[in-house]
Amino acid sequence: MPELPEVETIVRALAKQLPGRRVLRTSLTHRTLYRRGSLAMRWLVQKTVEDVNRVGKNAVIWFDPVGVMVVNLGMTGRLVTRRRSDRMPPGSRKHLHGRLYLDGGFELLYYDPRRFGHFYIAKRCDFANDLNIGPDPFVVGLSYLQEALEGRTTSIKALLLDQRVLSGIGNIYADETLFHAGVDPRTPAGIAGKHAAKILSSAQSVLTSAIEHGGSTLRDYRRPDGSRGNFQFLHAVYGRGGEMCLRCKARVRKIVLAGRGTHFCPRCQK
DNA sequence: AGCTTCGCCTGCTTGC
DNA sequence: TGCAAGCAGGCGAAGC
Repeated sequence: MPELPEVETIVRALAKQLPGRRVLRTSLTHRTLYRRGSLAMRWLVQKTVEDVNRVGKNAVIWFDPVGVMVVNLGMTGRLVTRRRSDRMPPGSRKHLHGRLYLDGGFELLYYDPRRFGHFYIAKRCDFANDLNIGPDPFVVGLSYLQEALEGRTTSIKALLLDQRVLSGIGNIYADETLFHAGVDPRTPAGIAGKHAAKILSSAQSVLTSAIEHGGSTLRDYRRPDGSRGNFQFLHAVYGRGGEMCLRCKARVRKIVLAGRGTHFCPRCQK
């Protein structure tokens, strides 16, 4: 599922391919893919891509002169670039839900088997306050996180998943972060506050390493050229319930916490 | 306001 | 082998 490292990998690839290309035509199969308040994708026709970057788990495509398109990939969304003269990627037509036809024979395709993803298209001036998410884990200071944790009774894992607190961390990287920080995911956030420095530095190092490895491909995630990420081979706890902890050889536990499958080492994480 | 639960979706896995 | 139930989860809405 695309979290910060996967989206970062995607936008870096798109930023090399899309800027300068003009939208000729668009298509979208389900209106339900629009996030509330979105303009129709058609509004982007004749606008030119200026830049592509990431805000939290969202890929953001900026258009000249005034447009912006936010793509939230949900769990199974994929952005794929191709030349129209090339063959379509095999076997995936059924889940092709969005399409930006660009000049120069290029196009941007959106695949999403589960259709949990969302598009949000707006004028730039309307966009600024619409994305209700907190700061990026790479730019916050320790004092910000300490204040965010203070007095909170919910679990530290639930808090790390809350995009209004920090944007970009999802289930995989929450579990990996807490393993490297040595903090039990069930710890109330307020109590975990004394480990805030370790949690923040672990989040940053886990996310950095994941970006360097092109993200984690469990099932659906692919880079825009179709290649897989490699960070899944470096997961310490995520997806390893019942297996041996790589550090202490205790058995990795899997529980449900905050409604999510949660993996941790009961010996390394207190 | 803070916290939890639910519904949206489909494909894969599990159990009978 | 085939079918049904269970499970996965980001996010927004609804409920407590």
